[in-house]
Amino acid sequence: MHRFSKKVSMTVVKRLPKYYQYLTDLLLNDIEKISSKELASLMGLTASQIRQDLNSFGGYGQQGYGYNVLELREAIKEILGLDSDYTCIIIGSGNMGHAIANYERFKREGVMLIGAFDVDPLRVGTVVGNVVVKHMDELEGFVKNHDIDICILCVPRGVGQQVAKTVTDLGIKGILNFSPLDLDVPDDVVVENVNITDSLFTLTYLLKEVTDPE
Amino acid sequence: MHRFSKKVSMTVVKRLPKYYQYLTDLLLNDIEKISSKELASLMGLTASQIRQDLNSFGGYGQQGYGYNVLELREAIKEILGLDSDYTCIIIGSGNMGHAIANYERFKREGVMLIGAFDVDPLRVGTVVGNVVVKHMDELEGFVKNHDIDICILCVPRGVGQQVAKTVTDLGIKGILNFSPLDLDVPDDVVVENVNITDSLFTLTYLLKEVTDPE
DNA sequence: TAGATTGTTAATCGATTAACAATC
DNA sequence: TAGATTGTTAATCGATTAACAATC
Repeated sequence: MHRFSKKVSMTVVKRLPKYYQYLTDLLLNDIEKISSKELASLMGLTASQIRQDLNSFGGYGQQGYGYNVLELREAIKEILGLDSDYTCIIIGSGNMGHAIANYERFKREGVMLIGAFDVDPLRVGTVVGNVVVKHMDELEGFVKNHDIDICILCVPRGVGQQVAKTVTDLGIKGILNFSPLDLDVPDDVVVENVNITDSLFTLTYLLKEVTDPE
Repeated sequence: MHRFSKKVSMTVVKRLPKYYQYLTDLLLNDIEKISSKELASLMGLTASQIRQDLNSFGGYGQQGYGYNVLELREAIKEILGLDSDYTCIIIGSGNMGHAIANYERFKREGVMLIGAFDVDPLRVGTVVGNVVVKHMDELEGFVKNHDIDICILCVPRGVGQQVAKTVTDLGIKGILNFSPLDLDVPDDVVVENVNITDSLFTLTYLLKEVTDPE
């Protein structure tokens, strides 16, 4: 059982949240143990893949038995960094900002919304999630006083890069980016893109594939 | 120059919307031609990768010159199926439903929102995008009368699978799924998932990587 | 024509699958 | 113990990179 992982590939990382979700569901259904084979059929992966994936982090299973759901879930929770709490702010309090602010799951996993910002005077002062929207002018002061881990970016495409520069200059290291553009950020900043336009276009492509006679 | 493509891998398909986006931007900046090398540095890919990708669809380039931006963009637009129009409905008119309904880009690319549905009586009758929210009871009749291409699913996790079954039973072949669960659908239905929770957890993982001393 | 850059083949790299010894 | 299932190595498959002849 090796403790320390060689560099884990992005392919594996992207599957971790799925493992976490499925294990959480199993736990809620009082399932105590699961084999790589069972989990594979549940998740649409192969048993080999699962054993390879999990073993890149450590030996969480037991020969002849399988994996203990509770233990494995805890391990993946920790790997995902969900044993810590995070502070976050939302920039852009339009519908997308509101949608995200109301995701109960974020808070439940320790990601706390503590601020929201917008340039639109009509939105400043309104409530999003459980915070009052402040004007962007107050961003700098706020970030300097609060040690923010994550910025959830929900601004229009046209201003996305500029806002990203502002927040990274202020020292924020993580961006969950809903603005439909690729951000240029320093090396020590991580960005996770949620590009809805790209998803729609992937769908229209696939739709052609299943619909057309070809 | 071969016209008909062997099966294109999902890896390539997922890059197509990005090509489309970058080419659209280039066109707006009046750039007429681009080489694989230039496009690669713009998009963060390699020139080889780009030439391989584009060649799986056909020979769009010209030796010694590069690619004509307008022509290549048109080609990819067509490959993505964006030369056709699509009708779509939104199910679930919460904040996420509203956010999507207001994406101007969808309409601009020919994806027309023609209906929205919700179970909440307080939401029925309100306006989302440019349509009035109907009760879910009216879904069946509506879909039977309108030939819907795409369902944008913005309902809570708990009812996602059930609603997915309803719409696929009604013959809808494409689902853009914002509900944070994996849907089980027939083989001739395509689903594109936008799983915001998964994205957040990927971000917390990456955040640990850049922040920790290790 | 000479220079540039594609299309395409071959080489490399990485991810998935298969197989099985280790072991609970 | 015998059966089951992991951890891990080896084989296969697929995607990326490199290289270069074709050609604009």
